[in-house]
Amino acid sequence: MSSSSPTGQIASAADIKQENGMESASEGQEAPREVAGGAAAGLSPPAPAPFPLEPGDAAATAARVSGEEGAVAAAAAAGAAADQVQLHSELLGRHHHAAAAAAQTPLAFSPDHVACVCEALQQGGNLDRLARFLWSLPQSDLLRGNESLLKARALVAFHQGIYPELYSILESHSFESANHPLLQQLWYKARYTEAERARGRPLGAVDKYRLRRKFPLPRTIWDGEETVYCFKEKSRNALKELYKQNRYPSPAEKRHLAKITGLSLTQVSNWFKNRRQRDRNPSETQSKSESDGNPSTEDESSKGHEDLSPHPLSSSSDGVTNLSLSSHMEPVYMQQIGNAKISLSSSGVLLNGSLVPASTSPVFLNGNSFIQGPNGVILNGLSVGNTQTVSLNPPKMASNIVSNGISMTDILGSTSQDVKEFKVLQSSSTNSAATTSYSPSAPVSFPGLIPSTEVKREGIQTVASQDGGSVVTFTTPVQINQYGIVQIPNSGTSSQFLNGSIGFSPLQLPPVSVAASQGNISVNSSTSDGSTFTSESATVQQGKVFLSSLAPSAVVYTVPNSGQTIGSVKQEGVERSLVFSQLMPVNQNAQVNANLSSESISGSGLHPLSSSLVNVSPTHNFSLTPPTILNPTELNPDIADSQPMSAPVASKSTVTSVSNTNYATLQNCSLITGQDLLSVPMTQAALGEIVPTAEAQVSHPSPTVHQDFVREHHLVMQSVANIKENFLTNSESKATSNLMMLDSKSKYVLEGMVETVCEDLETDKKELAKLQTVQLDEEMQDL
DNA sequence: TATCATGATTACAC
DNA sequence: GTGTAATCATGATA
Repeated sequence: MSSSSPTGQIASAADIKQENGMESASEGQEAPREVAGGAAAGLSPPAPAPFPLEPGDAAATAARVSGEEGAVAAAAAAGAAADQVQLHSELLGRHHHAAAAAAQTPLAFSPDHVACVCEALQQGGNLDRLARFLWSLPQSDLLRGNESLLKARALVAFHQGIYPELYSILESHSFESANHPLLQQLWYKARYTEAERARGRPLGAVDKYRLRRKFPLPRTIWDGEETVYCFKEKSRNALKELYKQNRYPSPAEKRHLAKITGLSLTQVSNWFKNRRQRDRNPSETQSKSESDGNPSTEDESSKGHEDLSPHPLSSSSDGVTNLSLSSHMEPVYMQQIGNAKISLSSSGVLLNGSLVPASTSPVFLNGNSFIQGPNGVILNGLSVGNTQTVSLNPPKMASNIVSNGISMTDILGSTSQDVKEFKVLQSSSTNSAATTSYSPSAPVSFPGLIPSTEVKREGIQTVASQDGGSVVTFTTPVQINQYGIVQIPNSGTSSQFLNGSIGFSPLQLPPVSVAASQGNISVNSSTSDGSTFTSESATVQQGKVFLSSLAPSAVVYTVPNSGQTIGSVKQEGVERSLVFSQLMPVNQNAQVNANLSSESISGSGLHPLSSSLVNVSPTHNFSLTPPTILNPTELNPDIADSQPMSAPVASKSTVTSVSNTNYATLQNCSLITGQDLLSVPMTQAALGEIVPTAEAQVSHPSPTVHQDFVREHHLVMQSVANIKENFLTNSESKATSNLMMLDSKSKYVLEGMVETVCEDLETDKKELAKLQTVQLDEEMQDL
């Protein structure tokens, strides 16, 4: 089994002894952890000790954690864990005790922070560390029910061979569909492993088949979608759909299909080849199969023992490292940092025709960048957290990324049918005033694959604010034209195309007096030149819009200041109906007004440090063609003719963060205050193929623009310097401010984030922040 | 285009 | 419930 496991970490689970008492402890959801503060539930040892507050205790903790692996390993792990836990103790323990005393000091790690760390550790495959991390967590109700945490617990349980615990976790919580592949594989592999151990021999295909029949996936981790081999049913349907129309798709069509289905181009091509072949001569195929003595088949039983993987990972022809716990039902391509390709999952997300991964992490969209992170979604600056829900009708949508409330999957999927309802529902999560919400509760479907079909969304959905929360409202019918552009009829000239395809009015936030709760953001289709993005609440006090429930996600928002209408984004081909094109445009009055500091709100002026995280691009229309995003060469001459972008006034820092790096810098959680810079890099790599728009829309730069760009860049750098300068003094008092800096590769930056948070816990908080800032600085300079 | 490779499934015997 | 052979189904490859 171990050799066939998608990940060595998981594979090693089989080698981990399942000691007595572990299973019993696994059921301990409550009591055993009270003392140990083990959010890792059953992962706590039978006799948990108090949370380690001292290095010695940390070592003991590590020894307990790794105790199953023997004294030697435990000792070794203890030494490593001691360092790890030390700072953790400083961060957590201090707050833990302080909170216990008077709750005066905020937790260093909020549940979302913990989720971030868990996600990163999971994706990094460092389950041992994840186990230690979980165990070191304090008992807190805040951490309960967190899906990332539950998933992490499940992983660790599997890793440690505590299968009852695993089953319990998987069955007790309805996981997001994005997590299903991973959890499904955990489920099956655990079953297989158990059976293998019971029988003392590897399982054959039939054995596994029987086990799957015997232990069907719980609906908590299965959306009911059948999968045959590695191709999901939806992918097959998409392929069949196109096959009906054209047995010989063009390369472009194949690419498009590959994006939609999450399959590689080779797979798509092979599928068509096989399909044509078998359609041509089905009898031959059948007779061949019947007459097939098939020695290989006969040998299969013996071969099968070699490969115990219940569901071999589809060999990725695209070179993507498949390091995830890929489900047999659904290959999940996990990308590591540095890999230029985005991870793809068949349950991924469609963005402008590109499939982007749903994975286990939500997705961030910030106007131009596709950013995926662990805690929520940033859609054109509206951060969507885990607790939020974007309700879309028809309801069957999962793992969809909703940009401005429009599911890209839905867009593509909605071919000729009218979408009666379209709304962005403001979630009223208990712990936050959510904004745009996102509900990955149903599978993605790709029924049509006719993106050029006009789709009318007739239903006008004005979603009332719930509990005073923010509302994203479309007050007019939304149409999707042949170019996949969502048009808001009455948005007038202020309509902004977000992500290149979505017509959306500027984000407009009323003065603070209107805002009633944290993070309230009112988005409507009304026109507004020089749109402002105003919010209030403590989360805004550091000059940023923080949706409290979204922690640790910082809000990346694009604030267009243009009243101009962006022309339709032409598509090069049908398959490119949705082009992830330009940033939010900023016209000649390009100063970004995003004064979100508390001072500003109170009318006392802008805080000098109120760095507004604004994604600004001095362009109106250009395609994001890597690696030249935000490169002056891509700037539109319209801008060149315009007044140069005015520099932000000194009282505020308009941070335009641009990065074309393939990795993201994740300024993690509490370690980064709300004053810190948000990196909003290009998204090209993450999006895969970005198709240039019409030539007319891609123009050459002008010196003026270039200068402006440089100037803006200068300002950015200055802002960075300010951040660095003020970080230390502000970070402590702003521990509750959560900011995550993510770029297009942010998903994989999570790993880096956690590496910062967990792996290098010996690095103290300030040093870490410095390092991160320096890194960011370097990235900026690389531009 | 033919073929291979292999997982999935069925059927039968014990 | 388990073991095994036969067959089917399908993705990949020469």
